Amino acid sequence: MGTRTEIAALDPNADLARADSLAREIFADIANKWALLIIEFLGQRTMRFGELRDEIGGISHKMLTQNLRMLEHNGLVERTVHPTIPPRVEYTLTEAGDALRAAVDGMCGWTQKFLPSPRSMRCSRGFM
Amino acid sequence: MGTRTEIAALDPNADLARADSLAREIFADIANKWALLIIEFLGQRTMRFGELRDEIGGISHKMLTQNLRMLEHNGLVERTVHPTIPPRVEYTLTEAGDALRAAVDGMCGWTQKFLPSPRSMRCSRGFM
DNA sequence: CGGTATCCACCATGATACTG
DNA sequence: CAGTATCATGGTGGATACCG
Repeated sequence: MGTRTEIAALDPNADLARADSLAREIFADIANKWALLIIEFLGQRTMRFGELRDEIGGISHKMLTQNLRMLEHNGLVERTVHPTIPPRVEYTLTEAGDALRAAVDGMCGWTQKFLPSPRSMRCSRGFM
Repeated sequence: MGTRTEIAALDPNADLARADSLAREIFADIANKWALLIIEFLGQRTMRFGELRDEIGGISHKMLTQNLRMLEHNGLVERTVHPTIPPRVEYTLTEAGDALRAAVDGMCGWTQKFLPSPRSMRCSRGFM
């Protein structure tokens, strides 16, 4: 990453100067459309893998799995396996995940006001 | 994107059924780390191209140009050229852009509470 | 200084197939 | 139904060079 000398200048605490590195990594993780969409949809209710896939629409099996794993790893989503046959796996937002969803809702709400299109995303209620 | 027949099936109103398509495109545009970071940093103040580049840190010349163009195209950022030598180009958030920044701030605030790291991103005040 | 164009490596993504 | 693995490929993004 490039130099950011102004930071050291602004912040007397050198430790804090580059503290954002980890935050940025996670930020980069969740700052992609699938992750945000997943969080948004899971905010409605707990869902099974297949439900989530159908609701979101257009996401591949692979991407869904991958993003869910990442979100789980970052503590935003909880995964519950019911060892039945066929298997039943449910996903739900953790407290942290739900807090993030609230923030994401802000972005969705924003689209309703400012999107230069006749219609905007509908979030939290409806399918989006 | 793949077919999304399930939506038409779920929603009785065919018009609304696919209304999200444009919104999703724009959502997909801004749901990437560079766009969000740019919006966040521009929220602090109007900046020149180079300033923005330095402040954000780690963004390539190309990505910054590309994202700024996209944001301008979507009406979130305004570009002002001062035809001096050397050229001076300033970027500032539009009203819509600032509204989005407010939403993004929510995400930043979230990191302070829930990030599983000792430190979180600092936004809107400070550098992030 | 800011913008554009070109080249290229790499990774993210989708499709497919197989397992439990 | 849910997950994993593999493969091909198209796009993303970095580096570089040159223009105004």
